[in-house]
Amino acid sequence: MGQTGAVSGIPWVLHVDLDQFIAAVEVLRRPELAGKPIIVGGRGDPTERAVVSTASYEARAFGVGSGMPLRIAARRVPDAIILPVDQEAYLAASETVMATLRAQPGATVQVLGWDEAFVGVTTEDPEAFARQIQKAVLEQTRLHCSVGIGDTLVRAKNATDFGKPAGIFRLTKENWLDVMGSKPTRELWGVGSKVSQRLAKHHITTVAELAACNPQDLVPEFGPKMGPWYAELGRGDGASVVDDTPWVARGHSRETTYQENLTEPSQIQDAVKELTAHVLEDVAAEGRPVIGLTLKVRYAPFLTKTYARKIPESFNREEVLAQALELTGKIEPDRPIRLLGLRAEMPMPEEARKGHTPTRSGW
DNA sequence: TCTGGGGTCCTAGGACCC
DNA sequence: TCTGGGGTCCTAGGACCC
Repeated sequence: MGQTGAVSGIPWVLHVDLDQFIAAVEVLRRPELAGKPIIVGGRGDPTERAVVSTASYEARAFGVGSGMPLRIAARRVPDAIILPVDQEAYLAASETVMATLRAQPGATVQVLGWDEAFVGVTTEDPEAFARQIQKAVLEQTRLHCSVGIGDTLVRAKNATDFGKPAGIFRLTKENWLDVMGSKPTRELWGVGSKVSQRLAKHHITTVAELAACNPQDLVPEFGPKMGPWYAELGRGDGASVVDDTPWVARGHSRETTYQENLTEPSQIQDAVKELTAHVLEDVAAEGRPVIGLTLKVRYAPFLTKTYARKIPESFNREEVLAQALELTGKIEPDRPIRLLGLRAEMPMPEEARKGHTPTRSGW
């Protein structure tokens, strides 16, 4: 039946998600913080322009969550421990977690972010495999994780929420509608606030209603690709193969929100030079050329514009910098700027995996 | 309340060519 | 003089995720 060796059972998708990952890593090196309301964001200074990266469960009880302005979060949680973001520490912990997953016999691992991954495995007992993963991760990193089990990537991903914290939950074609049917569409992975509102205009507010709709009916509203794709999401259908092809970045970008708005042309030139240098470091580290640039400008109080151009393929820093500075000519004069960003696009090899997040038709 | 930083993909519209 | 279609490339903007 197409099986080889000792592998038996059926293919399953597991979604492994570390519990309050960033806060948990901070507690590992400062155990006295355990059980306290921890907020990690920016440089750890709540008077600055910054947002929350992660809040511990104790801080979330005050209504604080990621994406919230740090200033507001600090106001809401009187005794909050506010810490700066330490990317190196989280990356190191992440690499240990992912290595632990890859070391599981028969596992195919597709990394989604610092703190989560899909694991594909063929087994008769996915719950036992999930428990084995939790035990191994805990032993190797002292971190707890939750595991969603599914017959598609979407169902596994959605299952994880029901397992938190430190639990396991299985979501398949059989129980998908029973469990998810009455939930708002917003809870689906890939449906945000905008799309859920547009769906509501068509009297689709729940997952069950989305699952029951005719995919073609969504084409006028969302286009030929996205319309049918949202209908598929509602059913929990889609890909079920975990793809461990190494991911290749399409580009690299850097952006900075300035604590004080930029107003002088010379400030803007200096800022773009600095951004370009940082972006080119990331690009050069891969030994790939630049083929396009996008300058992002957030004018105060809060209007974002982008200016893009293709450029002749180049490995040369001065050439790319000249192109970036030319893009600054599109910046509207006499308007204060609160953010500048620069993205460099790189050519893609043919065989590269599409998309590292499954939020679009990449899989 | 006032909104970071790093990514991905899709859509619309205009220019240009045949 | 007024006018087809189809295709590709490019830019700008939008939406989503961690």
